[in-house]
Amino acid sequence: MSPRTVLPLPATSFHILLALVDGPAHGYGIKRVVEERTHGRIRLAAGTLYEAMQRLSRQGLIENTEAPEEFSGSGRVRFYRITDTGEAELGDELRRLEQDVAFARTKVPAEQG
Amino acid sequence: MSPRTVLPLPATSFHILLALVDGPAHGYGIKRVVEERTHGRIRLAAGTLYEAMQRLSRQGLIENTEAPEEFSGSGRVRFYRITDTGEAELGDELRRLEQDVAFARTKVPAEQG
DNA sequence: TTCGGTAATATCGGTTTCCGATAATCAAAA
DNA sequence: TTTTGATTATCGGAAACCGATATTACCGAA
Repeated sequence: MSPRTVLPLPATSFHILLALVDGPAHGYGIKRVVEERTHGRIRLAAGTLYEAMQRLSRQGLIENTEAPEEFSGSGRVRFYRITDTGEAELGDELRRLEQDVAFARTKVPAEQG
Repeated sequence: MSPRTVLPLPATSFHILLALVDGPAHGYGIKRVVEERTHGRIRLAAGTLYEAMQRLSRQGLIENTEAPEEFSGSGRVRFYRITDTGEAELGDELRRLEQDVAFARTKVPAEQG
């Protein structure tokens, strides 16, 4: 099997894909979720966020889906879900990161808490 | 204590710093080491590499050091070592990556090998 | 009702980072 | 000698990131 990886996956894209594993969401929601769960560490500036999502769409890693009813009234909210390809890419990237992090930890001593 | 982190640390810089934990090295050597240990996964194109190292120097995360004798004859080889600040940054970034990877793994099932 | 804040998407200009190509220099090998 | 490998550097362009701004909509407070 040839590696299915299309591209180097930027960190921003990794976090967007990860947020979508829980189910469809819209851009602004992803921004909030990622910011919360990293305690503000990862911010996803608006420009970065929406451009990254357009990119991911173009690459077929995420795709549009219809908004749930509780959002039907409110303006032009765009919901996205992760595709099978996107899940595969996310899994691949996660495995790579795990390898790098594990190796790095053999070189860098953990600090005393 | 306020976080000492200066900047977001790009992936390339992370790998360069990591390679320097084993001791001083020159750019081309780092390129080879990283490429080997990732089995060709991370390539470090020449432009990326040397510009990243100039950046890291400017930021005080690495610094020039003299080449060992076995390199004294051979041209203009530049050796670098990681600074204390660099080690601290590397440790910080590694901790962040570990957090992200661990969280991601709770969401993404490991593939059957 | 007006005002301000939050939600939500989009785009623009500018900066940073990344990449591949090219070039220059030197040594060793063929 | 020609070639090959090692090594650093720079350049132009592409990709990614950022903050600001604009727009639209809703909601709660004044």
